[in-house]
Amino acid sequence: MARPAYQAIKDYLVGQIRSGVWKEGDLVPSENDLVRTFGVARMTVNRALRDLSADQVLVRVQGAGTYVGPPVYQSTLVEIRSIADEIRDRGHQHSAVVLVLTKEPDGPGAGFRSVLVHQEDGVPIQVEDRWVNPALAPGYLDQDFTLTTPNEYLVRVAPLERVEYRIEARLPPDQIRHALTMDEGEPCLLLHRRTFSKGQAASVVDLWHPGNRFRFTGHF
Amino acid sequence: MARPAYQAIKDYLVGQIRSGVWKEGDLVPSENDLVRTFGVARMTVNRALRDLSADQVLVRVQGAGTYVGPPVYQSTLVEIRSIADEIRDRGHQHSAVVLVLTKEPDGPGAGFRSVLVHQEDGVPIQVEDRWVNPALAPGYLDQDFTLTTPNEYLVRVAPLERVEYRIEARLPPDQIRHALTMDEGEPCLLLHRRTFSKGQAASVVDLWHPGNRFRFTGHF
DNA sequence: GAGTGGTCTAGACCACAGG
DNA sequence: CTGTGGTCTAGACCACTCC
Repeated sequence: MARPAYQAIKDYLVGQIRSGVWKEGDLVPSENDLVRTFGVARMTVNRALRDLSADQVLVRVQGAGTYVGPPVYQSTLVEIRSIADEIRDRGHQHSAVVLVLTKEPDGPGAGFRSVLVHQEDGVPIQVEDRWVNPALAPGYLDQDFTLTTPNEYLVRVAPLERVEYRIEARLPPDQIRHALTMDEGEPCLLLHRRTFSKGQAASVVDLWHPGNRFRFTGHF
Repeated sequence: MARPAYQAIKDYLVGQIRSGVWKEGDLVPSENDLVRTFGVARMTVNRALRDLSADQVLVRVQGAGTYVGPPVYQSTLVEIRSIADEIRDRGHQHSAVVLVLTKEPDGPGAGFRSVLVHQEDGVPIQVEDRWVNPALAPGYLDQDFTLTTPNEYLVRVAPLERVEYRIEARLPPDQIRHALTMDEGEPCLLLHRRTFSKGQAASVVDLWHPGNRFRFTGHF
């Protein structure tokens, strides 16, 4: 089985949303519709819809139908996840612009530094200002971060041992505000995170998000 | 169907882990074991295990088995903890002012409502705007919330089953801003949280915090 | 080879929403 | 009432791991 049927159905649904055929609040085909379209059992369709509902891509109402969910940018705190993955899971296009990628001189703060802007369908959604320990990721500067996010690279080369984070609401510096194309006076949701690997600090990052189109969510 | 079978299985598994009977890395019963134990179809067991795997509570390896995952646990952020406790733990004085404590009329949103301001050494640090399900906490209105926080009362009378939360950076409404003695234009850190108990929504709360003197922190 | 999880089927009954 | 999603069954075949 190359690609499971339920995954094909998910891809189809996400594709319809990504391409703009279905918009927020639209009623999507019912389970029985999709059963006929794809020629599978209802349980298979149900799994696809339930998965996307858990991802908040769709909203299901018993007795009424399944709708396209609101385009809420979200993230989870309990897992270090690539923002690129999250955006793609929501059926949108991720892209990144590298603003800074340098080696900071010796002294306190010595190490690699990168500043990126992550975009969802071309709309800036996160500014990532990162310091990286050269001892743990010596090849950091040679990566193409428009293809692989720093996070994806780091979890690969430096297995995560411990994470500390801090969340604040802050008015952004002008530079950040402009990079996120935010109006003056709009607050940012700032996630400051330090990761440790092999007993050393691996990376310290400030993630700035526009408060009016980003939130962290979770459950337990 | 009071509680779905798959939920009962999830509760059982989570209970074994929370209570320490099973520890990280332990092999949990196979699907066929659980089928026999609970007397349900394998698909039902599969759903329970797949759900917990998606939540990173379990790790599944095809051909090998299902294991208890690493303790990806809620931190102070999502932990339902009394703000009074947190303040006292920091060695400061907690006090609360009750602004609203009423029974909302019938219709959507019917139930109890309370609005409190929590203070740390007399400085307002959190506005708590809460809706409570009367069926789960009938004695809610009779409590003295200057002595016991709503949260402390609720976890006592309605055992926590599930929590959903959302964190945003927002400019506060004027009322909230004044209650927190914040300057105009200062952002708030807003934690929106819904708790469930005995299969029902127990409480929905908006917790507003001044961005310049409050942050969520945690680690794992 | 025996046991595991991954997926799928073709039915079924139920609760709920809407006209 | 019809149509929707929510759940469940009792099988099945497959890919994989481990012995």
